[in-house]
Amino acid sequence: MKKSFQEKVLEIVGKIPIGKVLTYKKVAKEAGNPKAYRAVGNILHKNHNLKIPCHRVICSNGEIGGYNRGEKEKRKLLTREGIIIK
DNA sequence: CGTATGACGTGCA
DNA sequence: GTGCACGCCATAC
Repeated sequence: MKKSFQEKVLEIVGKIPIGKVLTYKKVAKEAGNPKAYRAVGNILHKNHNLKIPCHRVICSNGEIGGYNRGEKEKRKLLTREGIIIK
């Protein structure tokens, strides 16, 4: 059974260690399609699985991007892990 | 199958 | 540095 792009993305994001952040493009590349960063954001947006540290996924320009619980919460979580966002 | 959407990225003015 | 437009892919309907 082939894992859907979503499964790959969720697995990759779920493997992100603390203190480390990946960009949507990087995750998409790891998932198999470096150009699917659009789908990555779409998947994470639809994904309501709190078990996935999706807050460790940020834009390539250093922006937070977004978060289901609010961008403020995401920035707080990242800062709490030692990752300073703009 | 075609259209619409989305937490992006890049290029250009 | 900022703002706008286009392209890109996967998913949902």
